Amino acid sequence: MENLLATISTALPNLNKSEKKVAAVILDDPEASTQSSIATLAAKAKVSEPSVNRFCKRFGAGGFPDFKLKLAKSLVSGVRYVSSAVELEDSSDEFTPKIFNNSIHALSLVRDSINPALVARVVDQLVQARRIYFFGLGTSAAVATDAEYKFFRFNTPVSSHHDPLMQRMLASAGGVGDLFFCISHTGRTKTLIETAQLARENGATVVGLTAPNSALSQTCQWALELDVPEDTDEYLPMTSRIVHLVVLDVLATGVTLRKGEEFLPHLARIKNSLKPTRLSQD
Amino acid sequence: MENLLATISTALPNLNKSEKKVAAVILDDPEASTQSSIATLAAKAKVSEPSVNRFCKRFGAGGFPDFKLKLAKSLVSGVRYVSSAVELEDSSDEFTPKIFNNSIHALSLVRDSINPALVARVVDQLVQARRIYFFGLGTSAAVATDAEYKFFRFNTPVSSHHDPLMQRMLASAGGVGDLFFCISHTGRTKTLIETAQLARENGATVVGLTAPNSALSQTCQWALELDVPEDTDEYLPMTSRIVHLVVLDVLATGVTLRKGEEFLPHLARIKNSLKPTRLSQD
DNA sequence: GTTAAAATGTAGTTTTGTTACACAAATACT
DNA sequence: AGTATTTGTGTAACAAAACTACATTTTAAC
Repeated sequence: MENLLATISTALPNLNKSEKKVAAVILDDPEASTQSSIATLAAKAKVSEPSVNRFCKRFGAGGFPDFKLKLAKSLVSGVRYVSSAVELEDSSDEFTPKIFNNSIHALSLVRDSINPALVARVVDQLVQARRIYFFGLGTSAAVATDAEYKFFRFNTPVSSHHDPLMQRMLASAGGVGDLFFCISHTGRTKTLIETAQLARENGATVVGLTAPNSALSQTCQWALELDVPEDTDEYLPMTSRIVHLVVLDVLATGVTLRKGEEFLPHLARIKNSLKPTRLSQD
Repeated sequence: MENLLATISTALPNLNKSEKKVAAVILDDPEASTQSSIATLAAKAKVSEPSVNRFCKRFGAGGFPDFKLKLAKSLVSGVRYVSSAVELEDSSDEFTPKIFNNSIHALSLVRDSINPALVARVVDQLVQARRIYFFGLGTSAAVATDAEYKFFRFNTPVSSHHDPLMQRMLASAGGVGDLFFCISHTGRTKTLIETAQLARENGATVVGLTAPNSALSQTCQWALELDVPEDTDEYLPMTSRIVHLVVLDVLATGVTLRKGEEFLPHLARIKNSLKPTRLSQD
């Protein structure tokens, strides 16, 4: 059950006469419905109170109060309205929250579907690695760069690369102890797949951050497979890269925790090193 | 109303004895609280029903049912648990959702606080600009790169720069028609502030994506001031950069919409250009 | 130690939601 | 076409939940 409002409007055609009336009233103003009593809602819909109650139970609620609770929740859950797709006529106060909602929605989906055990395994690999390479192309190149900026803190040599030829050469030069972290939303970028293959043949550890069941994920030894709904940003890639960055945050956090408390001063030192570059905080 | 659970735990020390008991029960298992009746909750807290009722009213609810509604809403809104701070002892299934929640939380805060009118104004500037420069340092350098990868689609010449000397030279060479987009979470990076100042003196348009009331935001002509809670990622900068990226998504979307329908084929062409680099789908 | 104020609880009232049952409509079957 | 059966809907009684007014206790102040 993802979104109650969406569920109701989908089921609309299969409903009884009085159930339809109830649905109409709720869909018309869901916010108000969460505030009203079963009596007022029944009156608005011009049906009896038990009809409203039956309606609620039909949609998986224990009763009317429980239904209101679920409805209220689904109103917040990011995707405020059935579709968060940006329309050509949208003004800035319409498209702005939509873009935010899309990212929020994507993040909550991945939060609920990612496998923490696999995260732990990948963290193991990152901790053990003698050297880490982050590879990405296009939008993922910026993600790779960001990962480098994050992982350099752990004393393991790290670099990020955006040039496929360079990537290929590094993969061919790599071996046991080297970790190649390949980032690709589609998982279908040919050169990256070939590079990953090359690295594996040389005995290096290859981790992928990519789409489920993609060619890349099958090439990698460890694949973090993410189901990111990209249909919303038809023209500009947006959500996938945000999700990738957060997954890398998760991994970096995992590594930090593995290093333990005695590692924190090291991080603090790096942070403090920036102080002289800034105006004093008053 | 930001987050009911957070509000309660903040107010905790100022509460009466019985109110404290109620608060403890609710904070202990908020999910269960939304399901229970006033009687069961009162029993759990070992107080009378009216005490629970008074508690609810104290926190701005109309009564117990209304309180439950508000509580349920605040449970969905990202920050699932009172504190989403990662603990040193956290296992991967604990810290993974926390990191996601922190980003989700930050995004929803900014979604609700950003000024869409200002977004529209900045979009205006981006559309009018003859040339756009994205400047960022450190973590924001990756954000600037990402912005370049996004804005090159609009035919306006764009570039991103991470080298402060280069930034300074570009700023001094710039003038009317040039747009300098400065990204800095703290807004206190000296060189960037100086560069922004230089660009303004030369008559260029200077936009900032930064902290409220910061030195940088005061230097810029247009400042997108974001209040991002960064206290959670004490050691690794995480949330601010995600928020910045999404704001840039918003701006890019704004520009796309301004260009209108006839611009979409252009975007589609760019997207399709990548096809040959990929394996065919399935 | 007395008094006032604040906090908490008790009991009764009102509102709200649910259940059981009866009636009506629609469908299926002879 | 008429009857039986199922499905849908409403009425009314019931049960539960929440609220209010008031009494009692506790706390703090003088």
